[in-house]
Amino acid sequence: MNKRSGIESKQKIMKAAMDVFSRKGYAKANIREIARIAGISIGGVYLYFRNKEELYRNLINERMLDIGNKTETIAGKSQSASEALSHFLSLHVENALKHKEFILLHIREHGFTFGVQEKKNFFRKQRELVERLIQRGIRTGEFRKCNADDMAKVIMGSLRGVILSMALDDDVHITPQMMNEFIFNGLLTPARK
Amino acid sequence: MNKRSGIESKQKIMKAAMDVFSRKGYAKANIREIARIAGISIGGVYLYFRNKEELYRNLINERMLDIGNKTETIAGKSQSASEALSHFLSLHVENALKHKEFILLHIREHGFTFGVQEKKNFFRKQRELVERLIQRGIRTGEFRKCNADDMAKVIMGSLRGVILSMALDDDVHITPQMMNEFIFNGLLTPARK
Amino acid sequence: MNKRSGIESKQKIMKAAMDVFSRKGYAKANIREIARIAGISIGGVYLYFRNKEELYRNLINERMLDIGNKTETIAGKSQSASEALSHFLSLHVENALKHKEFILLHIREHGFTFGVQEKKNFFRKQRELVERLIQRGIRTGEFRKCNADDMAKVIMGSLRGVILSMALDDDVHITPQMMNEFIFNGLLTPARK
Amino acid sequence: MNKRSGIESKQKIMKAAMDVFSRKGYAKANIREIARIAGISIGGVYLYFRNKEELYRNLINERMLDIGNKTETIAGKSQSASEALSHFLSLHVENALKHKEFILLHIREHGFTFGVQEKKNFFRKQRELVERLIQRGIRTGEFRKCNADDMAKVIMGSLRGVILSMALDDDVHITPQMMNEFIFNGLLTPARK
DNA sequence: TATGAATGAGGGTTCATTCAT
DNA sequence: CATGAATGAACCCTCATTCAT
Repeated sequence: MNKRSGIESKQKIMKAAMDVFSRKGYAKANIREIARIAGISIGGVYLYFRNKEELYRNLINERMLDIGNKTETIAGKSQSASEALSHFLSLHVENALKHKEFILLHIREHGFTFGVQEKKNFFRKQRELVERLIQRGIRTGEFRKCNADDMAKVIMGSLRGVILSMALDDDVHITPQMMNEFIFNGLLTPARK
Repeated sequence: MNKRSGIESKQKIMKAAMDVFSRKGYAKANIREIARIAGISIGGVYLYFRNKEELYRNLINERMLDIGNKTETIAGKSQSASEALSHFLSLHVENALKHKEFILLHIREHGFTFGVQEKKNFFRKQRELVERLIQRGIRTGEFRKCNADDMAKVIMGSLRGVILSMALDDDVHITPQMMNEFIFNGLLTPARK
Repeated sequence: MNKRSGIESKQKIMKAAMDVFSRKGYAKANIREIARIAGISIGGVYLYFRNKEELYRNLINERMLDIGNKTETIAGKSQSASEALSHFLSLHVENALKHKEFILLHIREHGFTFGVQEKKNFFRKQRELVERLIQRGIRTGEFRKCNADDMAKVIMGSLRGVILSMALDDDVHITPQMMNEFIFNGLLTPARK
Repeated sequence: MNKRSGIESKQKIMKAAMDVFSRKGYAKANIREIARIAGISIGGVYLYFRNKEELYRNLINERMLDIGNKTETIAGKSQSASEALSHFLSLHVENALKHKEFILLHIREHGFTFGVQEKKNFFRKQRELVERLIQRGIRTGEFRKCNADDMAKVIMGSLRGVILSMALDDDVHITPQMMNEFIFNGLLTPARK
């Protein structure tokens, strides 16, 4: 029956929930464990979140908001397109390294029955950002002429997969540099192109 | 009380399980439904699979074996490295299109507490295959000089993400061609390189 | 894991449910206790009834059907109106004595949020039956002229209350004869009327 | 942190409790809502009532006391027995109309495991009052000779049922007059008696 | 007096698994 | 081989009650 500030408790719960959801996935995660790890009673969890679903949504939304805000500023800064894209990729990869578990959750549970729309919107926005960067790069001559729409899809997919690999396979470490080199240069020798 | 060959029943169950697991994910899938769809009694399922987990493992392994076999032959065939890699990627992407739901399951539940080792082995083998192809390409001069190990990691990650995107986002359609162009050429204009 | 015929189990559950609902009322009754008394596992209850509510409904409906059938035949038999009404009242009072606990439940939980319509219909039908009997009695001169509709309402109310009293107050024993005398004769002395 | 007189707070709580208990019944009523409606904190409720049960008991007792006081005076006034009984019935029926929801609660939850004794005593006292009125009526020749004890039981039962019907069935409206006519005259034609 | 965050037992329900037939 | 009724642990969630402030 310790008194705590409400905010403190809420954050403890979210931290614990992040942990448990990440390890077990949504369906297998259980409130008892989240409460135990948070050092809160079961009922205490329901003081801050109406139910399991809302707790999950809160987690997802908080993180999407955070990343969304960071990437939004990239396009605005006056950089070359390749610098901007490089920055964008680094931001995502580094974020993935930092929040390994969450990112895993974020990607794995993407197919869920709720919160889907918010997530799709988030991914679409990120993809559109990449698309605009590519178009700028083509205009400035930095990038070769290609279908920006298609390319954005492939790049976003690749990014997702790379992050997933890093989170899932502990023997796979991918640096932003590796990602950049791959995306910018491709495999073929320049002569051949 | 119908008599069936054991094999026939086992396959019915696996087919039904694939369906249910794909639609609901591992945790939410339930044996009753699998049995019903298979046209088998609940107890019957346990005649062929010790428990839910083993049923799931069997499904995963069957699929990994299938793809593993197909990709294995690619390297053997006398093709150029780029043709072989292109073939490899197409094979995965087309397979993903064909078994969309399963692939989704495969990736989504990849973080599970069981079956992880088999999956890691599978992915490692596929990655090594890609690595060997890249090394061959570098030797023959097809590919520019790069760290084959790193490149293989990124490519396998990208592949995974592209497949995931196709499965999750219904507005994202990625063809093998798009994938190829991206991987081989990169974004930069040849002149710049 | 004893094998039982489904019907046997279902009846055991309904008997136990009748007991527990009667003693505790709907809200305080709990499935665990019903299962224990029925000698069935918790899950077993859900094999026969989708949920607590349906179990309750089944109980109510079964009993209403039973009484409804019995009273229905009364009007059909060629008796004098007073005999028929006497019979009707006896039937209800005796039924109440026999199924004391259930009747209690029946009356007490009448105000519930579900199953209300069925119960209201049941009571309305019973009241209409009484009304017809009174009208017949007035036609034949057995009963004094009075508003049959009003009288039926009061009689049904009285019946309900008498039954309730018998069920709740163990020091109140009311025989069908007492009920009859009261309803037919009233309190006033004949001379005064 | 508002300061209030203890009595004021206690009455606010009882008013709110009456409201909530009436609407939801004992088991489903919850302290949080009672506190909210009373404009008092949850803990505040426990300053005045040891627990939910005691709050409920207080409510019941308050009401029983009120009606008990009113009916007590009836016998004392020098009226004819029939006038007194008529008055008694009217008082109960009108009270029921006024406190419909509470009466409903009163009757519905009467079978509870606590507060039973007080209620039984109340009903017994009321019944004894009726019994004395009937005995007086028989002595004065107003009422026909009958078993006053039995008759009192039936009349109190009827009263209870009539009140219950009014509370539960919105299509049943019973006036004190209807009740009176029924109880005094009965159904049979005077000639027949 | 008064607050309301915190507690945790206990509720309804689900479902993987067993086993008598 | 095959069945499906039965089991019971474990899930999510509610709410009467407590107590540090």
